[in-house]
Amino acid sequence: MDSFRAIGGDTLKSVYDIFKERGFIEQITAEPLIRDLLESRKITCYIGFDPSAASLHIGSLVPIMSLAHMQRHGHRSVALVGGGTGLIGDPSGKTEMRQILTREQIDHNARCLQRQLSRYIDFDADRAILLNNADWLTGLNYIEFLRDIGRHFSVNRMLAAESYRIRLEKGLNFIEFNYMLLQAYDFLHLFEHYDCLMQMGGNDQWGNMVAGIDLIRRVAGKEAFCMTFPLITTAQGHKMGKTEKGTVWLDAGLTSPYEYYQYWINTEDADVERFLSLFTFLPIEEIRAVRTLTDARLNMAKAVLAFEATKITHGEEETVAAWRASAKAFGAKPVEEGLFPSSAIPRGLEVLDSSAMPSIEKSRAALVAGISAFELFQEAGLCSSRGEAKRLIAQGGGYVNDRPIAAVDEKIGLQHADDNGEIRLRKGKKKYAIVFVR
RNA sequence: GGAGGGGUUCCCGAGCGGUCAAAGGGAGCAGACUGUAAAUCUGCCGGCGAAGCCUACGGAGGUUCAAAUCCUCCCCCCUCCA
Repeated sequence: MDSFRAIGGDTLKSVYDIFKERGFIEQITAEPLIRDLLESRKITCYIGFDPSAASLHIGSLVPIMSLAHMQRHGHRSVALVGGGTGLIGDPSGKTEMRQILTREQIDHNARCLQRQLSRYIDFDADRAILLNNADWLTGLNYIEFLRDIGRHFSVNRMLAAESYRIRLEKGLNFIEFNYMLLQAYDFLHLFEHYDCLMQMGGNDQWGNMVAGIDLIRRVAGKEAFCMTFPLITTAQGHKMGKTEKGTVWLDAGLTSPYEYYQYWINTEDADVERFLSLFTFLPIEEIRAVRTLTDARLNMAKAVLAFEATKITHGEEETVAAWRASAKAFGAKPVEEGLFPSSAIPRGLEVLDSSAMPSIEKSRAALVAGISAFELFQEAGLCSSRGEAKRLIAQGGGYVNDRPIAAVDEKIGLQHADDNGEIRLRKGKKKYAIVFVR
């Protein structure tokens, strides 16, 4: 939490400037008005988070970072967990109807997200507010809602919305078609009860946000605003946050800090500057220096990105452990003193250890007898099945202590353990697991 | 409600009685080249210790030596009509 305030006090800049120079803005309504607003007043803004899973993943990081930036500049953020809208399912940007979750699942997920968001945003003393729209949506009366809210919506206009147009080809049912009304109603509700003037979110939310602004104008006769973030893809156009193991989650139980760190350090060259801007709080001036870096020095920037991004999500202690494990596995490559002076990444020779790496334990007796390599790879979680492990080893991608394993059923045993009682298994070039002798 | 078209392995998408664990593409994994990058080339890509067996083509039955492929019923989606 302290990481938010520790780094960079861009007090002279407004959040608007920060958003602009760091690449947070994709679309924005009434740009000059918003800029004035953000520079001259402390406002309340909101972002909705979809509780379709019990953890957010790195796809939600841009919205989260934006709320943190708002807070650092004295504005009040509302993180809205969509416990009510989640019961409906937003069709925006999706080609097929999403699986509808039960009320219990949604409630559970909503509670988990609330806890998770508290890691990034300080909800104490009304500095930010955490709400669940189930609180006002689930009690709505259908007839009243239609008469008070529904009458303000033009179906003709809704059908013209980009988000619906795609779905009109594949099919869209009424429950999803309603989604826009509910999100617009959320905005109106927050506007009326929390003086919330601006909604932010991914660019696929543009239509829903504008609908909210329209509704506020019609019902309250006031002007509200919105801003969207670019949908983040890698330079190759791949979706962020997908790896062979699936989604990169923010929950340490689902994606360990070490894996999280590894995800970021493997960022493509072309993305380093952009990701540093979006996913860390390092001063923009330091980030710009990336442009002059190549090869080994560019990799230092990736290490800084990994370190800072991991620190924000998992805290400094876990991050240093991930850094140590990473440095031990891949070799310590200290970041030059002059680069990223604001970063807390260790720069000297530290004690390296692999404790943050994925690991399993095996009894001494089992290791004396020896375990077939393919079994061990599967058990250590490096391969999802024994068949996959066999294929891997047969293709020369399996290593013990950095030596290629010759045969699929080669026995791994006590003789492979080092002085610390560790056996290092490796899959390919960069996936490690440790076997500890128990 | 009527007529027609569909539901295939992570995704898209062929197959329409055996030679189908199922073409092709994407994603993914590994090898080579590198910088824990990208691009490229090569190999792999349901599970089970092998021959073999098991599980898979919306669901449930049936026909057949043999079904993803044929028949019956059911569920879901799309298009047009009402």
